Amino acid sequence: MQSRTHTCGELRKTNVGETVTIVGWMENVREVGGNLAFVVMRDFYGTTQVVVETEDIMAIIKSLNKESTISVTGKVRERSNINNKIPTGEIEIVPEKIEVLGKCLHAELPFEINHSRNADESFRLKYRYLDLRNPEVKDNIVLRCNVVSALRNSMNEHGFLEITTPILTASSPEGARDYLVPARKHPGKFYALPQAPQQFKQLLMTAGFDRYFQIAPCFRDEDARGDRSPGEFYQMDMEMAFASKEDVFAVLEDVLPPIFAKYGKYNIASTAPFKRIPYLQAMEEYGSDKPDLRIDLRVFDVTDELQSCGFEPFNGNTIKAVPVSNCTLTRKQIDAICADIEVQAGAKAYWFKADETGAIAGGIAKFVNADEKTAEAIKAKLNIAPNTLVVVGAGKKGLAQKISGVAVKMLGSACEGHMDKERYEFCWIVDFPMYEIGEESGDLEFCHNPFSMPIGGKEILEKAKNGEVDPLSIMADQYDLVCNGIELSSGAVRNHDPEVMVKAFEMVRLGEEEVKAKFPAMYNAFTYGAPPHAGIAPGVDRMVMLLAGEECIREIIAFPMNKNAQDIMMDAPSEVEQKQLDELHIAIVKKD
RNA sequence: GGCCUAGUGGCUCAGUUGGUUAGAGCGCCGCCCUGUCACGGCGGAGGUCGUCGGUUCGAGUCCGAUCUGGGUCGCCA
Repeated sequence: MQSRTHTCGELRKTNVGETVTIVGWMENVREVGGNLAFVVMRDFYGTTQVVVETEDIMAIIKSLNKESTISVTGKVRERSNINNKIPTGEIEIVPEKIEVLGKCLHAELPFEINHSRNADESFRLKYRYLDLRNPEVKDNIVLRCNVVSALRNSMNEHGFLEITTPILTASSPEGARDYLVPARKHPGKFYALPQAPQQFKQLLMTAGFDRYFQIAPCFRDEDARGDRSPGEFYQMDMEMAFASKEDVFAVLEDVLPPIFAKYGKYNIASTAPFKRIPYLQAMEEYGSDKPDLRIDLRVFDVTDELQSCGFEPFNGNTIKAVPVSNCTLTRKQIDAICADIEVQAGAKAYWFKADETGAIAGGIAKFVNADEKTAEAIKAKLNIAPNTLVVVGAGKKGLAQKISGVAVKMLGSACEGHMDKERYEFCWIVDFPMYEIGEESGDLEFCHNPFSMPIGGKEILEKAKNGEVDPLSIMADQYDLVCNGIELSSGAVRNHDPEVMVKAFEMVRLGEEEVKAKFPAMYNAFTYGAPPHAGIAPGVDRMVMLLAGEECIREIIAFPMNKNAQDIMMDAPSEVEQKQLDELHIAIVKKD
């Protein structure tokens, strides 16, 4: 093969007269009569027009299916009709020689390359190498590379070392379902793929590495979502020794905004410091622990005002309201939104509105208007002006909050003027409760993860033990990074003190033995002098998704699995040979 | 596992209260066209309507079951 002199994206008017060689895929052929035809060639960098004017060349072109790869050598000529829509639109190549490099044996493709995003997703995944030829699809992967590269550079500049940690490791008892790998040399035993490098990075801190990071593959055997790929995903995992929450915040507030501003679909990103919202306040005001700060709607508690208005679902329940000013939604649209809220929140949403005169009408207005006092109290509480829609949720506190949180997000995007979409709004959610009462057990349990340092340390745990402090009021020094309503990351100041660790576990009726059994390496390591440390792990896939403006995580992964954790291109998972199973001491038990 | 939704030529879809030979666009094949660029024109091939069963004189359409996608809840410390 003659090597190319130029890509398909770079020839301009200034190259006219040069003899060049370009290589690429034959994207399209436009025959316009006689021996005149135009061939569009595509490579990674762009497209270039090749003009066919002779019988010989025409014969070669006509013998090929589209998407065959060819090499074209010829002279660059200025076009008589210039196409301003493409960068190479001023020129065309008059071929002297065409070499066929790789024939496409299929006259009909599974889908049209440049419209692959309209095709059925199963086809796109099965023929992902064709799907990725579509520049729109490819560009997301390029974006991902650029973002990862920018993250690495920035973290390096901030003094962080990238250290890889084991992929074959031990199963850990808490958290998500593990992926297990049978150990050939140890019959009946298994490795687990890491759900995160959590313990390793804490051990690196204990080992004396001051600032660690890693673009880390993580494996969790849990069901997929639109924004969650099954099986595997990547985190920009980081940890800092002798550091507090403030140090972690400072690094990410420095690293992320420039990357979001440079690579994002929207080029406005919040600057440091990001807004900080305590968890309980977020739940009260936004009905969510991942509020979308682009939306200006808030949640109000109207339990006192509405509980006894006579509307049966309100009886004995917490009631939350989301008022939307200047709302022009029709009754039909409101009903549709309430139906969507019900699907997502799992409970009904109700509504009423103040009409153009300010009078309460529609939906459950009958009950709100039942007596004048209730109506006036509501108007005052929610500061209701004419043309205000109020969506209401009721239930136990958590459920009412959930309904209102879903309502905020839906109404924010559905109603004019309440959401400035074209920007990235970051916030930290801080002060998560350390403990909760388990729904099934009715006993005190860890709320999130047991690695976090309780705010107040050993003293607060002792007071709780002595009954001086309500254990439910203990906060963990833990934080989430949220952007545009998407949870990007969770992190914490870690509990590096074995004594405090044991005390924290004692609160949930576990002792030193359990701590040692669950995290033997980490517990032992901490008994040899550990630095206070803190870290976080923003999800790379979700970050790229936000930057690309995509709703589906599969759009920013080169070879994604489908919803059922299958790779239909490679046919994984698949059956293996009996010999392999025998070596691994595995017997398949068939179920009926 | 629950709920919602979809499945009709290679691809994307239409198909009315059940009623003659299941349509369109794109793609493909053939012919025509000397400046196209989403080229255009004419013609053609291509469908057991996801599968199985039922109701009916008659099912793409109605009913039941099932399979396969997608979304969502559970789950994801």
